Amino acid sequence: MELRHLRYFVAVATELNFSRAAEKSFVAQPALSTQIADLEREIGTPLLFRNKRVVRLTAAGIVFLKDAQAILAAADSAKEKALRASRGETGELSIGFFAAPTMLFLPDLIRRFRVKFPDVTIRMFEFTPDKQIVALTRGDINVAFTRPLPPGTPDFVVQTLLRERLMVVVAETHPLALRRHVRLSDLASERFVLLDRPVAISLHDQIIAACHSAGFSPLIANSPDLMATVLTLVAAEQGISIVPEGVQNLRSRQVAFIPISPAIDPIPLVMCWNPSHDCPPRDAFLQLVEERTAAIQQEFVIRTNQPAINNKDNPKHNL
Amino acid sequence: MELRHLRYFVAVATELNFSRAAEKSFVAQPALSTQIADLEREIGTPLLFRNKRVVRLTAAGIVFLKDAQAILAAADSAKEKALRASRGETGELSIGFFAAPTMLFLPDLIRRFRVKFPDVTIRMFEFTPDKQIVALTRGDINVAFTRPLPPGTPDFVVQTLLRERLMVVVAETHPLALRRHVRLSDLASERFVLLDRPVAISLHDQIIAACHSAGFSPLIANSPDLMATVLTLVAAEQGISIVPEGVQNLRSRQVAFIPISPAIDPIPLVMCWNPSHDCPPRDAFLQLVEERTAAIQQEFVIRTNQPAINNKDNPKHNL
DNA sequence: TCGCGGTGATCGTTTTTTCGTATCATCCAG
DNA sequence: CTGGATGATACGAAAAAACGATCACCGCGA
Repeated sequence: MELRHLRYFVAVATELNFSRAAEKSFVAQPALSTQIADLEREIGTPLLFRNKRVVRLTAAGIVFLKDAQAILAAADSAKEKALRASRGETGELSIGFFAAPTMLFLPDLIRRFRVKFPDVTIRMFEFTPDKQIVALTRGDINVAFTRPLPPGTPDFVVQTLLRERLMVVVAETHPLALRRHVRLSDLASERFVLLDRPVAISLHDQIIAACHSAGFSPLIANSPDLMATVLTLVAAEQGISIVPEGVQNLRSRQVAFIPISPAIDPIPLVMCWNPSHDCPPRDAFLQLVEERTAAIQQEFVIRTNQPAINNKDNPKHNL
Repeated sequence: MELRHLRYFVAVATELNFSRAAEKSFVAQPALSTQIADLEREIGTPLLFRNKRVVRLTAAGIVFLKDAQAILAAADSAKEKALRASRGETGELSIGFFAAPTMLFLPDLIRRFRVKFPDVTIRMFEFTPDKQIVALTRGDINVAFTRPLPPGTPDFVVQTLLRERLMVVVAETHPLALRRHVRLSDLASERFVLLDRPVAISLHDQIIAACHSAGFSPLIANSPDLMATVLTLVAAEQGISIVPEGVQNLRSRQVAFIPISPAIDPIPLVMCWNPSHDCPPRDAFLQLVEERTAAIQQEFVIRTNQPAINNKDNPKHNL
């Protein structure tokens, strides 16, 4: 039995006339007769009663007609569903991110994606950069917003979205708090609170390297693994820190962010995915990001240079 | 797209190996390759990712596999369902009957039918004989237990199930009540309560004809259209009646049934259906009746000659 | 009563599709 | 670097479907 048999049968069953059904099916009438006969022989019972004058459905034909129509509809729908899946219009998209810099644009990005792809189930996972690589490798997430990967990680595609300047952050009460900018060498004798290295290797290494270039090796007083903790400790006068500018969005009370002059290399925020993993919703998302990259970068610059006064709708995030 | 494509795709998708899938499908491997390629071309997207080393499903392939399997299963099920319908194992069977004689065997018949054909929905309709012909013509019922059809009714198949002797029925208080048998001519001066002619033409005409043969024309005092009413009127001494022996099952109190001697022609109980109407459950039912005819007749004779003492589970029926 | 129009089935042929064999290109493993 | 396994391709063969012509049947109307 093939779908052709069902198509022909439905045509005859709805027309109750072989010749008209043949016309409607764009075949000659004898073709229909033989195909219907073959179908009946395969099923093992007549589906149509023909009487040289009238054609009508047998009891078996009535129940088979319903099923045949349902099957044909299901076949069409299956094609359509597969195509939609291939275009990324259905399925699931799991996004890994970490909060400080992404909170400026990711919510808007997700919102736009939902509008274009309402049938994609989006899942968000907040991970520290090291955990994102693991999740990406395991396939737990399809795309990650993270820091540059340490060398030696599997061959993921890494695309830089924007670059964050590094800033000094001190307690409001600190002598440097009111400075318009500081030189890195001004910090040589300070105690540092830095994110624990394994959590964000590239950030950590870049800060250390910059300090060395400035002629000192920073005294690390504390290494928390959440950025929120870093700010808390700085506010508590346990030391100063160097953080990406996006961190200003986490909390602007009780601490002061001061540009470094001359500036040290900005640290990239990257988007990263596994190209050998097939995930059309991800590709659709990537294309959306592609289109929005300029807007994202612009928005980031504007909003980090004018830290939000009204912090109440910025949920507190770690890192 | 044909079911063949789905079958091949499911084979490849479950084996994830063209050669093995080809073996399992009893075709050569190149046939599979081309058919899958055709399918993908028709749908408009690859369903399988092939890499000279591995075959795996794309996102589209995953959703299509589910649908393909469902469609194939539905196709098999449709064939099976049609065949069952053609064998009368599913569907509906509407039976017309009238109570007096059928209550002796019809419940048992229905019970046996239900055991063999549990998926057939049985509907019972109690009609007077005249209404049964109408219902049969309209297709409201598929088979009728009724009296012989008046000449000129459409070409239904009529099969005599059994023949009922006619008996005189009188009030317990009537002078004839204790007679072992009566001659028809003994009733010449009696007032008669007979079923209204349109309700059961053949019965009525046969009684009238018998009376004429016995040399009198019965004085009809009352013509109710329910047999139960006939008995009630007889019990109320409004007249006597002549009824088929099966009527004894309706009620045996306050009236006496007396055989007629010499007997007049018994009146047939017939089973009747429209052969040009396709109804496999009916055919299955007819076959069951065929098998049970001897038993039905035997049971009828036994139970009418020994009217039930315990009447409480015999619901009161009309006619 | 006799065509005549319309029906579905059948027959022989043609066309299309599918299938099989042989072969190729590629890749991994030993 | 070669042998084995994989899926794709080429092409002729086989099978299937479709076609055109025709048949057999039926009912209707002239």
